[in-house]
Amino acid sequence: MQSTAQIVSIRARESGCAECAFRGECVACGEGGCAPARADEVMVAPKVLHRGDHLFRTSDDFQNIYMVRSGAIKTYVILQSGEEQVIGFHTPGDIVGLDAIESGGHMCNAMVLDTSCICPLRFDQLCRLSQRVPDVQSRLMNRLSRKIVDHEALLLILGQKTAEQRMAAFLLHFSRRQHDLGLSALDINLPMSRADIASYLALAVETVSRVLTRLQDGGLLDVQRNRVRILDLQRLATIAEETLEARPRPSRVARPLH
Amino acid sequence: MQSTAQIVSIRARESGCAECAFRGECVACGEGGCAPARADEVMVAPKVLHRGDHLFRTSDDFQNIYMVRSGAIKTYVILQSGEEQVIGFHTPGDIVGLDAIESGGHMCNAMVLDTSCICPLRFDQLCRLSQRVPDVQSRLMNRLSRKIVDHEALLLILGQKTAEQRMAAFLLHFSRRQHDLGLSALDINLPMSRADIASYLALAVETVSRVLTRLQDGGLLDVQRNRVRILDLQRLATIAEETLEARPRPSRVARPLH
DNA sequence: CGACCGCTTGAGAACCTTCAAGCGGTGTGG
DNA sequence: CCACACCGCTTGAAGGTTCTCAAGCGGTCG
Repeated sequence: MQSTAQIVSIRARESGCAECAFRGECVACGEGGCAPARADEVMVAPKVLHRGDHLFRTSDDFQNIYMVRSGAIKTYVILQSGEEQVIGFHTPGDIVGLDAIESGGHMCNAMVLDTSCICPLRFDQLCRLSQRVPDVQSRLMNRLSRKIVDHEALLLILGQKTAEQRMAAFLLHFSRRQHDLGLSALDINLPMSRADIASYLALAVETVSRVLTRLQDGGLLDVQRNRVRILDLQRLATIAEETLEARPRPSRVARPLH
Repeated sequence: MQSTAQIVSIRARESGCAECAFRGECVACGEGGCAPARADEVMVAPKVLHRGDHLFRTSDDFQNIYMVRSGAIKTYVILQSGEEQVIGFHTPGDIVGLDAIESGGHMCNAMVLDTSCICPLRFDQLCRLSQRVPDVQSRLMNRLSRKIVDHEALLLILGQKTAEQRMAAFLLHFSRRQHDLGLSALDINLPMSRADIASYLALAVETVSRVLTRLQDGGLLDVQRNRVRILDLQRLATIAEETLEARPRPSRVARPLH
């Protein structure tokens, strides 16, 4: 017993769960910290990956889901034309790879944008564990559900008509994300290229660039390479939220049909 | 024992699991059919709802997820401007309400487009059941994961640049869906309005109308109100898949960064 | 039968894209 | 160590697709 507990705690220490900022949110860990027995089953040693590295590629076998502890990941697919289409950006606290559960193979590529620390979690073990520990099960479900909600929020962003609105919504999303991590909500570092943003928002690179300049000229932002300072959060939010239909016009409100 | 089994089987019969076309896919049922004990815990009597009815509304308490057995549902949110933004369409075999798991409240409204038979499934019971029955757990996970994949596919559609491509992809999606249900892949009934489609695809109503006319003039479709016959599936697929960048041009293929 | 609603069609305007060129930084080879 | 090339980003001009506004058509419901 004693020796087992010791071995296990070494594993937990290796993985650095004790210092992990997302302990409370981790699907494998409980609120009170990571129970060693859990870590032992589910955890693989955390990886440090660098800009340009791939976490996984399309049709790679699905074994792990990946918790981002630091850095940034982008997921993307290659279209028939050979062009790259960015699906999402993943920052600390996010889990990558949830779209592989059903098919058993990854549906996209995951590339590291910025030196990242990634915790692989064995999905089959996670499932087994969640049979015994209701808390783990609900965390897992919650994660999956959150992903769905996030996607729906993104659909709303893409539903925004103008490029300015999409960009504003995108920046605000990052701002809130940073804030939630305890970082500045106004000083954003964008780890992805303009081309990545363009693909993600379904815009041309040139448009992204122009919109950023326009927002800067308007005194809303201070853009310097990938460093964006939000100068007028209020106005940015107004842009993001206002739809073109805000004018007096027969509003297309949802009504019961007949 | 005997009497319990009998009561239970009555419940299962009430819910009509025996004749349900989606028995094999139902999160509550196993491959061999719906185990009565399961149905008893999880199932609520199936509802029949009509055009214009709401299954749930934003911020309604989350208790059930809903399996669509027949008919069609749309989910949408109301934007600040009062305008309606359609999030998704749900046809037989789909599950609605998965986005409420994490927050405990529904994130959108669900309106019936066409007389529908809906199976409410008690989510808390489903979780409890999935603790005991691994098969149920994996079905549930798979469903959540599939939803994520579906959303990503939709993001790709919206990433498609032209209105024609989006429309083609939308129609093909419906076509495949119908085919999977054992119905005709070429004779599609669209239960939603043009405005719904427009909102969903981030286009103007007029554009949706024009694109449909254009596709009809091109001999790809035969459009009659909400009834669409696909005359040239091959060409429709070509339109949907080809990206604008298909021409010889320095391809923006994903490459390792440096 | 009339009004309303959903859909279609037309014309003009607006926004975004495309094509083209130039700038600045980084990395590499001479 | 410097120069050059490459890459990402920006900026400009022209063109195109889609949006907006407006009007008309057809079906449905009261």
